Amino acid sequence: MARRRIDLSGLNRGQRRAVETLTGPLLVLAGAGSGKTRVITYRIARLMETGTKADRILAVTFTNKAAREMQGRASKLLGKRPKAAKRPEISTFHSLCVRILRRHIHHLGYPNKFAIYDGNEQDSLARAALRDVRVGYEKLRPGELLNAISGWKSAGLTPAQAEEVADGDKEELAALAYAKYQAAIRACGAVDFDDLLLLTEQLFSEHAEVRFMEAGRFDHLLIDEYQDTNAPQYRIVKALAGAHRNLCVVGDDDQSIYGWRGADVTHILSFKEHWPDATVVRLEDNYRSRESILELANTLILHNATRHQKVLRAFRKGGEPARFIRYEDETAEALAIVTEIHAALGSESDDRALASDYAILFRTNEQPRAFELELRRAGIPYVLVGGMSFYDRKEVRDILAYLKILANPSDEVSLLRILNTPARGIGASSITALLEVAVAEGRSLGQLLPEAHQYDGVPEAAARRIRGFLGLLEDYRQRIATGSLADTLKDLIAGVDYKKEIERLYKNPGDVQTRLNIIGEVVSSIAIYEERTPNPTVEGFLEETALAGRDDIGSDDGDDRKQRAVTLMTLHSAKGLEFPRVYMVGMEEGLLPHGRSVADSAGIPEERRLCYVGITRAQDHLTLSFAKARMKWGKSRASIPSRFLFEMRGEAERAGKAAAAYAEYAETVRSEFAAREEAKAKKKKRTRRITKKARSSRPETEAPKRRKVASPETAATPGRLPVQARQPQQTDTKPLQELDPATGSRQRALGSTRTAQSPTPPEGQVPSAQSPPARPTSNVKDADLDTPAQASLLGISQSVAPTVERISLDAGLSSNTAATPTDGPDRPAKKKAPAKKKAPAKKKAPAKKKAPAKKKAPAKKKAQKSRSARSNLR
DNA sequence: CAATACGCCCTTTTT
DNA sequence: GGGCGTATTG
Repeated sequence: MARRRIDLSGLNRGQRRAVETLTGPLLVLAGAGSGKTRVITYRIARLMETGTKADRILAVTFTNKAAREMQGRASKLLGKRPKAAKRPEISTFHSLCVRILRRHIHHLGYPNKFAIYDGNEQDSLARAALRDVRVGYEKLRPGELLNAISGWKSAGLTPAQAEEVADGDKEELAALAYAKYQAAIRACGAVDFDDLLLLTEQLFSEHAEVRFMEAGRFDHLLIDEYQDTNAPQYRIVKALAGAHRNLCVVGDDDQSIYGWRGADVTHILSFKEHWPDATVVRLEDNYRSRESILELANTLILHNATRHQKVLRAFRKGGEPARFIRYEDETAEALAIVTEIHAALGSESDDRALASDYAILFRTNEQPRAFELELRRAGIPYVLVGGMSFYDRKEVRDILAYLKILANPSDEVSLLRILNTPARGIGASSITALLEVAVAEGRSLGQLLPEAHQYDGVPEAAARRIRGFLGLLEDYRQRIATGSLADTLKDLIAGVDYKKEIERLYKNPGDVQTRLNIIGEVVSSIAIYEERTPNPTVEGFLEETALAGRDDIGSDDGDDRKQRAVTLMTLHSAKGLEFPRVYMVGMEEGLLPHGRSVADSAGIPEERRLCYVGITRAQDHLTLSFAKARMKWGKSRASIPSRFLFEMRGEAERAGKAAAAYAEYAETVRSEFAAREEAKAKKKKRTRRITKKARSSRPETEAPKRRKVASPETAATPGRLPVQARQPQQTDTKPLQELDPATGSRQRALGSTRTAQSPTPPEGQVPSAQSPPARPTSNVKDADLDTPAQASLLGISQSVAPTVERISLDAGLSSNTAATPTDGPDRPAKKKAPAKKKAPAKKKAPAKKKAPAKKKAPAKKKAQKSRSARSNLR
């Protein structure tokens, strides 16, 4: 192997040190954008250069995407190597565990061919468990139960231990249900995501020989995103690295945002204590964001007390100040932002933006709705990351359930799912009867099926069909073991006439077609798998799909589209990514510090980190927006600007006021809630009898959970762009009509969209005319954050008197130059030449032109402008 | 047994 | 506002 010196000259001091410290424990505190992945890949390359064999290196990440990226960058750095050359093992925690378990899980009494249950299947099990414990969902919802179980599992508690620890009615019930759940999943020969880690850990602690064998496979261990490790992961790492101690962990405590799911920041905070001789390297040079953006991040994160101290230094100085914008409500927010993006995409200038430059980041999954709608209307391609995944669709789950049953006959969840899907005359009553027998005799449903005819509750006809069904499965089970996977699957789908089922379910021909296409994609994905895998098996395919999660199926296709699309995603899924232009929307109390996190003290710091993550995604442009009011529970409610907006600007006092205002608000909500609970409790008594009677209800057909997609052809699934067919110019209203029955609002927005879309607007000024909300931040003043309404919420109406005028002037939307002189107070020496210039030129002039007579000259108007953005457009 | 209607409940983040 | 589950009806 030609040994070539890896060139380290492009690395800064810290990076070089991290790359060259090759033995012993090493902690790399890598701030956002500090070249973390680079360090890891260089380090791998260095290791190999100094004689470590590739396959003696294990790098662990949390996501497949990260693993893939690392793999790609490492091989690039290593240059051309013989095809057969070993590669470093780079995988996620979960897939690493799967591999280990596949080899040894039989020691723990599980079949080596165990199935992996994802959220949907867990949901089914949770419901069944709750039925078993005779708890109505109103007492404890499946989701809550799963959360509890996951919490216990992450803490390493068995059901028995959980029962001891459980405190209060709810938890005790949950602990009981946990026992049922665990028994059920085990009986299915399946494991869930948490089990993957737990069982691996158990394997290591109970079977030393397994631990030796697995740990002995590697001499060097790298863990990425170490701040996200939970307890089992931590112990697995320890077990693997304990002997050689060549453990390099990389992470950033300031980006720890998965505490809610068991990640424990203390792992990274006290690494030095666990490994006293550890070298610690800090990477604080940020190459991603402009200085103006980093300042906000640095200032914000200072509000967290417990952290490794570090300050991001901007490599890229200057930059446009971030913008802070207030809107009337979430609709206005979406409309204005989309309009702005649309204008930028359509502009003829050299610096024309690409859709892929943009990311819209939000906290909760309901927020993107408004944006999707507007983006569709504007004909801008977008990708909603993390929405309904391909694998969450009913059709896909059905088909996969067939495959799962073929692979693992004891998989009861899948069995129940397909037993009567497509409808084959095995009715709910028959199934219930069988399930009762199964429970009574302690046998599995699968075992009972062949003798179904013996039982009373099962009519002759049903028994016959069950027999037919079993025969069919047996048939395909044999075929798939020997023949081509894809072909067999195709035959299977035809054999059960799934198409007919779809036609029965959906009467709209468009719907039917998209569902059929989806099925086609499943088939082709198995074909792809089959093609590129040496020894393809059903199990292998299923494993891939289970672990792939939200990654797309036809990845090339997906990537290609993503390249031309605006990205919509949660702050959580944005971690690790970067975009030239970032919008952080819904920056409001209750949303960004999320309502549920405000209660417990650990909550706020994590929310703050989440905000920090969001800010540090932006390379050049950052816009933070919030609404004055927002729909919640079908009602419009006043919003309070997020305390983080103030914190990041160094306005601690106002941040405190925002927090206090929210606390007060939360208090009223809580009493409302309590009242409702009470009413509910009364009712429950009545309902209970009924529920009990009905408790043996039929198995789940579908575990819904995620929201449905608006319309098939515009379905926004990852990797599947909604409007790709429509050009921006088109103003075909029909699809829209279908999309949105709420015609009223449709028309309104449509009108505006049309304006925005007119291809060659007079004077070519579309952009500015269309971007009313855009405003240079040099203008950002109190005005942007306090309207009279907000000010009173914050209890500061008087004190901000000087700004009140500007407040109404701006009302969060208008872009005027009035503020220029006031630049001083807030961010004194900060304005950039470019910003200044842009403000007047770009904003004002065009706005007048294009905007219909309604808009007045910017400078003098006050209150009436608060709505200007919308009304102008209409 | 399926389709429809009504009413209740909710709203965090996900490998 | 909307999705889901349950009840009711044919």
